[in-house]
Amino acid sequence: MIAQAVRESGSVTVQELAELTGASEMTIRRDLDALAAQGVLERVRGGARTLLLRGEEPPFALRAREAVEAKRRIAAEVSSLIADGETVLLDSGTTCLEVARLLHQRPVTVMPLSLQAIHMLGDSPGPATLMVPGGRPRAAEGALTGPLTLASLSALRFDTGVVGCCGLSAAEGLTAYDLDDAAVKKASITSSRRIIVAADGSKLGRTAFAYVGPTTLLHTLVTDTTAPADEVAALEGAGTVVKIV
Amino acid sequence: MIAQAVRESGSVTVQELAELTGASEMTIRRDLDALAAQGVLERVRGGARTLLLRGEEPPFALRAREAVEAKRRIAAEVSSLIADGETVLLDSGTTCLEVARLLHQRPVTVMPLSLQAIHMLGDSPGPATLMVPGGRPRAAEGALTGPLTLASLSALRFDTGVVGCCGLSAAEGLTAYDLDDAAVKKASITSSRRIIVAADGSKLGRTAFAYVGPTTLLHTLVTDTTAPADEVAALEGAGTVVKIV
DNA sequence: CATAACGAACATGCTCTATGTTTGAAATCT
DNA sequence: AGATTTCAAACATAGAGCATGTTCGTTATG
Repeated sequence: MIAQAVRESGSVTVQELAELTGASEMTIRRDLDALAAQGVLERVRGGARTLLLRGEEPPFALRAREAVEAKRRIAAEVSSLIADGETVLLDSGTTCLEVARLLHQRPVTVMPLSLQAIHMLGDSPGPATLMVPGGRPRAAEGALTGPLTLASLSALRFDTGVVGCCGLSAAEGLTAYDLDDAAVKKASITSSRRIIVAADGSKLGRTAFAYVGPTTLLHTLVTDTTAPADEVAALEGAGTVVKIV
Repeated sequence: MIAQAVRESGSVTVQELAELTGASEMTIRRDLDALAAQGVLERVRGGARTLLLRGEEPPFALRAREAVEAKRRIAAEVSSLIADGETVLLDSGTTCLEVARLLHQRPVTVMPLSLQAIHMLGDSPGPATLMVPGGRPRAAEGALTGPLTLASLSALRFDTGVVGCCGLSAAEGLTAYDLDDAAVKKASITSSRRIIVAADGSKLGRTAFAYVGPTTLLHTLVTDTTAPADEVAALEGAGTVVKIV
């Protein structure tokens, strides 16, 4: 409730939240501190403020709470496109984290590009084989980037690359918010025989700062029903198979 | 208590453990299942059996419970030898995991060679900067090995390398149980300007299967008071600084 | 300087987990 | 095959731990 209130109003006071939730102000303060520590919002005296400014990328902890159902469905579809025994390269991002959860139960070899996914696949033994790429983790997201990551990618070839994105349009191609991220995605595409893009509908038709490549490099797009029809049509026209779940 | 009983007797029945601990047999069974899942012991009908056979390396989950106090002290000493701002290469193993815990609070750059240490340094943001090496994690230990690991190491140079070992003697040098591990340790030593060996006293004078290198490559050894005096003297004679904590 | 916000400390109620018991099923031994 | 032991599921219960709320002293802010 707090996260939603902050997202909608942009800024709320402790009193407002106490009234809204029926909890005491002390509890609200404690919850705000916890949410601030998770990077969901920013604490200010008397209340809290959203971290969402201008065209910036929303923080990871915030995105992880949005559209969870859609992400799950997309992840399930992506997983079903992957055959047993494949070697899979798995991008960073919340949707790909869901894919990691599913692939953990499958006899495949996975190299994830985020710390979170490494944890998921490495903590408990499962049928999946884990490969770790090198790199420098970027902030809360845990996305691995940098020369070590690029070197790890260039040394290997994968059957399938599952990539997320911040923006995807037929006209402007695949884009990311971060330059380093974009470089990793570029290398991922180069090192994978087949590319599956996992992106919920909100990413379609959007363009972010860093250019990764044209949509002609992408073999399959898995998205949800909120995807704009014109973009879907344009992508299919450009030769990408689109699966809507 | 259960882990200790199994370690000492090699094999115990559910009844014996129930008597020993005062708990019911059902509780013992549940605990045995949990310990077996953690890899501490092996479940057999009617009781449990140790996993420790012949000259094999004890399983990670078992080693993690032994000599925790000594490991902590050794880790504290190792940490004190490292200056703020250094780049540190951190080997796999339980002692080095303790070092990771301490370095997390320090403004240093750390590249750990085990999944466990990556988790420790990557989960919560701290003053330490994390670098992740590539590699394939080996079983429960989470030690990263293989060509990707070696490539990551050869691409970098560290101020200090903290290495663990399975055996260390002035006569036979530094040894490990696993060939791949030994290769990583060799590369670690090559890529680090200064080498600190963290090894409790039980490792001294022991020799394991895979040879890593002579003790002349090692600058400092941190061990505990259980280290045999003759080995310590021999190592100091060979030019290694020995710190006993 | 006054007021609001905060944080620490303590009390309380709740939830969740660990434990124990029972019972029927499964495995082992004779 | 029959007898006996071991096991696992189901349920009841006690305890620990956590979230919450209150109070009060401290700290920021206008």
